[in-house]
Amino acid sequence: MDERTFLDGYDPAQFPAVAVTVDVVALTIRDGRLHVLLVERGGHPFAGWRALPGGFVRDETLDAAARRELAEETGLRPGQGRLERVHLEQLRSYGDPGRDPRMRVVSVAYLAFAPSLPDPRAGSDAAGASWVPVDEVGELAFDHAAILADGLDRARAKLEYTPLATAFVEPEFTIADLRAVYAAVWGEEPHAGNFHRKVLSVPGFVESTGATAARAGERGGPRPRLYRAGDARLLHPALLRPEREDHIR
Amino acid sequence: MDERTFLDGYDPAQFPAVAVTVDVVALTIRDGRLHVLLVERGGHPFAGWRALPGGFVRDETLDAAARRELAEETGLRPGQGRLERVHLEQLRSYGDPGRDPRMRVVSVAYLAFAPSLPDPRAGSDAAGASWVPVDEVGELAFDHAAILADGLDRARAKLEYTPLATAFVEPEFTIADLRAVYAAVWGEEPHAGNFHRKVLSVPGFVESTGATAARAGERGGPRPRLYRAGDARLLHPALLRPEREDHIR
DNA sequence: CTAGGTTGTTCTCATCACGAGAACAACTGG
DNA sequence: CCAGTTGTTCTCGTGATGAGAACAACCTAG
Repeated sequence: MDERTFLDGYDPAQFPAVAVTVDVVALTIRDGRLHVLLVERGGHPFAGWRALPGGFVRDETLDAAARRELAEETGLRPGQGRLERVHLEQLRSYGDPGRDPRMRVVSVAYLAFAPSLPDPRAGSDAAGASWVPVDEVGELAFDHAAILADGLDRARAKLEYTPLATAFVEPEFTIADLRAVYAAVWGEEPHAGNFHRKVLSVPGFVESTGATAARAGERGGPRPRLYRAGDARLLHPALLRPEREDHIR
Repeated sequence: MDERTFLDGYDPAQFPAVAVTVDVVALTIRDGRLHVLLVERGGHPFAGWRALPGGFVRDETLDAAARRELAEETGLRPGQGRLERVHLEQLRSYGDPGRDPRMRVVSVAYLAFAPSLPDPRAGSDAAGASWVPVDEVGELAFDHAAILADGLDRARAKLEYTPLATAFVEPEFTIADLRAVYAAVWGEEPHAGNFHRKVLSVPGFVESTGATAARAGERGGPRPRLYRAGDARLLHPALLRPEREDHIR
């Protein structure tokens, strides 16, 4: 029997019924605080609970499914640049039996970094979704609290060795904007002088636009210079966060 | 309708048929070279091709499925310590439509680091599996070549900031044994003196057994001291490999 | 047994990266 | 105009790194 014959007679129903979903940990920064996109569940199970946005995978790649879910819940339309500027990467998969009481569900979780976005309530499709400060999240449906925790860990680590902090800010930004991203994600303010030196000395992290912001911040100070994201995909040497002995062992 | 009533009337068949598999990138070091465990496929599709060991997920966690597949293909029995000493972590998931010509298959890939293991051919169950040097792998079935490449990338990175090199060696090892692991995985020999200083200076990487090896290496030299794995889970500061400008951008 | 080569281990030294602190000018709102 | 804030650039001490070398312990070849 050749491969063609084999495939024609193949019966997919012989395999155990498993559903595959994507769930998205979408992070953004508003007012200097890290927020995550959450939806309120309408139906059972966990009706009324908050959950990560997600849904079943259709005839599409996993990446495409994640971006589609993100678009649906944020109200962003593809093709206008804002959705495309969101950084999206696969986080990991969760498939413990019993994590969904309905049936065996394997969820492929994604992690998204977005610049500050309008409140999703405006769009009708995205009603029920909202940006919640990560330190006010509380309990979530399914195992989504664990997924969120993993996403936050990954986000904190990614800022160390990649230039992805630029995914949280507008295309033109100041060094202080970047520093605010690190402060929000890491939960501690980096030393301003050392941070400045570091960002400018790592090759490809940022490049100067030559321009200066029209105005300084609300509370004074000189008008800061503007930068764009550089072409580096990894930071060398990395921008390590202040060490915490406890996390090492 | 309460949640109980909802669940009792729930019909899993309404969801699209997707199969979930695990595939394992199992790495070990033999004769100073990095090897990966591969199986020869018996049936269609890709009959006769080599592939990563893997199979459908049963009523078990994803981690358990990966360890089961690993046990089946290596011939190791659970409970004797050898299988339990293998480091196993989730790599990422692969789910492009069409990656398996039979049906939609989402594969959760795992990465395993094993100390040198006996050839799997001995056990009858594991016939068809073999350890292949990673630079002699050639083409693989499905998208397994891409999965293997991702696994190798992850392995190379993990040696930088975790003490997982110890998972490739026996419980008692010499600094030179560790250095051979780095040489095999990274493809370049670290500076012996600096490597020695670094391994001993990073807290929790290794701890001394106080003992000395009974014999020196085949080609002479003093009898090296023996060490055990320490209790660190991360290396601080990391043991960075020599930089490659090209990979950064 | 000896000789020559190999290897484990410990130094030295120059360079680089980092944390902490400070200086200073440009700018804000009141 | 004033007082406070902030962007940017320094300095200085410390720790980590890469390169090279020294040296003794040990192997195999002869």
